[in-house]
Amino acid sequence: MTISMNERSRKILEAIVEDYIASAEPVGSKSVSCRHQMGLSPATVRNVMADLEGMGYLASPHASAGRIPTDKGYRFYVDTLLQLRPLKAEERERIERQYASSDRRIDEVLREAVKSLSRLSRYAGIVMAPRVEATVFRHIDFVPLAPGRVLVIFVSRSGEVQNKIIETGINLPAATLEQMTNYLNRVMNGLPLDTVREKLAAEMAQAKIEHDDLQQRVLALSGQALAGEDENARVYIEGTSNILDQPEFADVERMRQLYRVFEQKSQLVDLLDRSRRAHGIQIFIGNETSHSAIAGCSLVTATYETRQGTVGSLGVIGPSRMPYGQVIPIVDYTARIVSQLLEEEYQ
Amino acid sequence: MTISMNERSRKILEAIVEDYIASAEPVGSKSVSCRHQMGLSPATVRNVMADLEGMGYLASPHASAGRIPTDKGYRFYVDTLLQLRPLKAEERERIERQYASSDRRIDEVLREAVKSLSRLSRYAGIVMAPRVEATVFRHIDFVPLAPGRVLVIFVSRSGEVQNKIIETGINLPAATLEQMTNYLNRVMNGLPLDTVREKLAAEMAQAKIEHDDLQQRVLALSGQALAGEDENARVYIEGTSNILDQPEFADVERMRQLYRVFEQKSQLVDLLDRSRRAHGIQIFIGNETSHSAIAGCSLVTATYETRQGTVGSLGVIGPSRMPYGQVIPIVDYTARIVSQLLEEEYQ
DNA sequence: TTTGGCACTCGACCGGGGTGAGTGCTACGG
DNA sequence: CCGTAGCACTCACCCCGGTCGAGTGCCAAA
Repeated sequence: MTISMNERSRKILEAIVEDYIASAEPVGSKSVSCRHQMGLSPATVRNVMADLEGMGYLASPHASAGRIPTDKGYRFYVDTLLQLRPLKAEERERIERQYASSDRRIDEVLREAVKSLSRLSRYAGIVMAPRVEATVFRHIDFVPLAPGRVLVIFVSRSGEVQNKIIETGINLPAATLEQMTNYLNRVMNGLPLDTVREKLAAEMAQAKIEHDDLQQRVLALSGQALAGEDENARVYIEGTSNILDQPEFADVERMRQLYRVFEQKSQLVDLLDRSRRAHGIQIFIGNETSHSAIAGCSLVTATYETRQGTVGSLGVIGPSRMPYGQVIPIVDYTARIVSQLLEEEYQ
Repeated sequence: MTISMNERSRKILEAIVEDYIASAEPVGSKSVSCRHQMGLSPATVRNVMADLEGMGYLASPHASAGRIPTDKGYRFYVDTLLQLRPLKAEERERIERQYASSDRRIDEVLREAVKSLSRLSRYAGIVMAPRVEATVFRHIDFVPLAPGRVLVIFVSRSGEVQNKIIETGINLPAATLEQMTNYLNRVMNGLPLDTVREKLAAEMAQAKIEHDDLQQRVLALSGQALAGEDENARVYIEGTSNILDQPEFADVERMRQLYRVFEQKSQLVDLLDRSRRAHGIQIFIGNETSHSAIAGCSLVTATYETRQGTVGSLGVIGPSRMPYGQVIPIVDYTARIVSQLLEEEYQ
């Protein structure tokens, strides 16, 4: 009994993973030895499979079924066996076409991206917008809606618009607002948001010394409007019902769990955020996510970026039994396209 | 065999509907005659039930199960038998508290509403925002992002913000943009959106005569920015996973269908739009919706309105086997609160 | 008109035998 | 020593028949 991964064991593991991905059914020794004519008898294959099971790459659902890959098995497959199936030109074109109608506003682009991801992968697409903190100040505007109530609109350089209604308590004169608008737009333009915050704080201190109450108030408004949004709101999901077609989710209880996760989003935020910090393609398999509610699922993610260096992540979530070779290029290419579209903003 | 609905038949129908709502299981003659001590033997109840089945109010899933209400049965129940269970003070309070943190921006309010609906009803909440067409012009702003690319921001009087990036082709000078901003904000303020559109068209014609190409272009921009958004994007849904707890959705195929509907939204838009046109509480039961994909489901909807007279609708979607007496007051009260919050905008 | 009685229906549940895919073990041969 | 053939064994799955029980429909009596 060789407790090691020689060439033959790898080939067999590869065959099993691929068969299982294709069929969703436990694969037995015979089908491996037949379909992948490698001149080995079922009995030999069986011995190897027993070894692979011993090493934790395979598991048997029950005694007389075939084997299915474990998370560790998928991991090994993805890391060392997998060969990518690059996109055909027509597929690339199809992805690109998807964005033709979008007006390149970042949220529009991301919405198209999530649709495209789910359509192409036939799983659920997920996209996380870059954090507001990382954006650059472009424009601010105050629109008085009613006495004591002001709408503050903030525009980032990438064209993201954020707005908030703020109760001012007192009635701020339109002249003050306008003056402050001009001032802020002149001073803050092009600064990253955290710098803007610091400057605002400084200005407020200054205004306090000068006893300029109105100015101080308007500055406070701006600060409030720039407060980060709810993280969960920055996640787009689409195509969740695709996953329902997968045989592994015939069980209602699992679906229920999964949909809870989709609705809460916080676990997805966590994963996408982890992915964001590590650049490039990232793959989470099953329990590696350490979120037990999505056991049996994998995420394939990639990061995209804008010229400002702000970074978000996007990807696909589906069953671990996923054709990684196809999904990875889809995610990768989508991330590239998104980055490209968002960079064009400034050229 | 009396082919009519006398008092007794009604009582029995009521008992059956309520038992079924409570238990999700076909109800037999015995349980009716026992639990609702109305001094009738099971046999008598059976006779009545046979009549009710003949009239189409009940159906038997199979020969030796009890009866379950048909859509027609639910309809009769809702229209003539149902008694509402009004909300307790503490429940009303709980609803109101939900909105305490919201900044009363319309989309914020609606987002809270949809959460609250789903949490209270324990089904899925749905909310449709009023159509942009019905809003009133408050403010417009042009922010040049890059040469040939302008961000147009439009604010309605109720504080709704809509924005769009538009490729202008040529580089519009900042001065022209600013001038037009001031002009439009002065002229259009307070006009309903369709009037604004007409005026824009008129102005464009005028500009054309005067060969003022730049002006004409900016006006065109404004027109584009005011174009209505995608209808489907105006629907909020939340709490869909609540529905998965219902025993009638243990069947995966039905869930799948239902989730397709939630993802597409168009059928929901249709129903909410129907509801919007008819004021007040509206109830769609099962096939009455004429969308077969949501057979077995009911919608309870109500309209809300702003002072401007713009109207949207909100409600709850769940299985037809729904405690209407509880759900209706929830939906009704939520609609009132939303209307109230949106009216306060202008006081 | 209501009620008790009774035969009937039909799904749910249970247990058993057959089937077949797949395994582990062992013995044999290069 | 490694690969292979053979064989007994396991176990999910399917089909079958029987039982059970809830609920019905109908009829005759009160």
